[in-house]
Amino acid sequence: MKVDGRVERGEQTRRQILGRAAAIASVEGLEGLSIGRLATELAVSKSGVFAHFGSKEELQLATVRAAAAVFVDRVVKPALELPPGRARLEALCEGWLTYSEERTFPGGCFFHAVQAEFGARPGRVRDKIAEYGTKWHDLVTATAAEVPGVADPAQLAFELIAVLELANSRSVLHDDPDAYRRARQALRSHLP
Amino acid sequence: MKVDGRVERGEQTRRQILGRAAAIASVEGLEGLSIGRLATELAVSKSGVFAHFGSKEELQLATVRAAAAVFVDRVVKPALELPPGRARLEALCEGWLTYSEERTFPGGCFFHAVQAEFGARPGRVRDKIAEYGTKWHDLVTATAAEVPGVADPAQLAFELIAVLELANSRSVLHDDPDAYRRARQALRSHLP
DNA sequence: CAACTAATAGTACGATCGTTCGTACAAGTT
DNA sequence: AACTTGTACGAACGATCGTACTATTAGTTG
Repeated sequence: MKVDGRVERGEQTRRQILGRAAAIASVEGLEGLSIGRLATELAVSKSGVFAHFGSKEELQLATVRAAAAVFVDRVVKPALELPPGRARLEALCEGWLTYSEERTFPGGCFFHAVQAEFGARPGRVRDKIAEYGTKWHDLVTATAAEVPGVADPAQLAFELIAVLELANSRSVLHDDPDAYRRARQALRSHLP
Repeated sequence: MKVDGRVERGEQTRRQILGRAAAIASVEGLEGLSIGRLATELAVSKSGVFAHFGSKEELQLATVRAAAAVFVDRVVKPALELPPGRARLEALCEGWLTYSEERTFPGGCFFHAVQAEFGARPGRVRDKIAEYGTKWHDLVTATAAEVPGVADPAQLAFELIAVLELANSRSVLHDDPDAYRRARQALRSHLP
C-alpha cells in the first residue's frame, strides 16, 4: 500500500501539535490553550495549526482524544494484560498513580484538569470528556466486579477513583509527593 | 462610629461584584472570568469594576477570599457549633455535601474548580488557593483527631475529602445526583 | 514536464482582553 | 459656599484571540 508523503508529513505534524496541546492543556486548560501560542511553541505558523482542525473546538476535541489514547496506553493496556481479579484491579490503580506521579502530562492527570474546567459548561467538548469519564468508571467497576469478595463493585470503584484523583490533585497543587503514599495506603485498606 | 456613604456604597458594589465573580468562576474558571463580562452582567462599567481591584490578579484573589468566606459560613461554622467528636466530623462532611449539592456556587464547589485550574501554575492566586486547601485539610484532620478510635486522623481526612470531591466532580460533570448517595455510603463505612 | 493536490505560510479581519486616562457626580469637610 | 475626596463612567490603547482568505511550496500523477 502506497503512502502519500504529504499526508504522512501532515499526520506527523498533527501528532506533534496534539502532543504539545495535551501537555499545555493539562496545565492551562483547554481554553487557556491558544492556537497562537501552540504555533509559536512548535515554530510553525498559526494558520498552519489552524488548518489541521478548522476550529478551536475541533482542536480541543482532538486534544481530548489524543490524551485519551495516551491514557489507555499508559494505564489501561498494561493492566489488561493481567488476568482478571485482584491483581488486575491493583495494576489499574497503581498504573494510574504512576501515570500521575511521573507527570505523563506536566500538569498531572489531563482528565482531572479538563473535567473540572468543562464540568459545568455545555458543549461537545464537555460531552466527550464526560464520555471518557464514564468509560473509565465503567472499566474500574467491571474490573472490581471480577475480584472475589467484592459485594458492590461500583461503590468500590467510586472510592478507589476518589483516592486516585485526590492524590493527583494534592500532589499537583502542593508539590506534595506524600499524597501518593496516602493514596497507596488507602488502596491497601480498600482492596479485599 | 460614622460611616462614609460613598465608601459604604463602594463596598456594597464590591460585594456584588465578588458574589457574581465567584459564581462565574465556579463555572468558567478564574481565567475565564473576564472583567468585561462581569461588568455587562452587573450592568456597570468595565472601568468601574476594574477600579475596585486595580488588576485582574487582585480581582481573582479577592474572588477566592470571598468564596472562602462563603465556604466557611456554609460548611465550617455550622459544624463547629457541635461539640468535638464523631458528630462534628459527620456534620463537616454532610455540610460539605449539602454545600455542593445545593449549588451554593452554580458550578459546584468553587475550590474544586479553581484548584484544578491553578494547581499547575505558579503565582499568587495559586498560592492563595493552596493555602485555603491546606487549611481545609488541617481542619478535617483536627476534627477527625477528636473522634475516639481514629488511629490516623490525617489518613482518614484524606479519604473523606477524596470521597467528597469526587461526589462533587461527578455530580457536576454527569448531572448524576447518585454520586452523593455513593459518597454518603462511603462516609458511613469510613467513620468509626 | 505539466497539471493537480495537500500541507503550510502570510496577511488581514473583527472581537475581546486587561489596562490607562480624564472626567462627572455625589458625599463629606471646612 | 468652597473645597476635597471617593466612586463610577466613557473612550481609547495595544495585545491577543479565533477565523477567513490568498499565496507558496512540496509531493503525486498523467
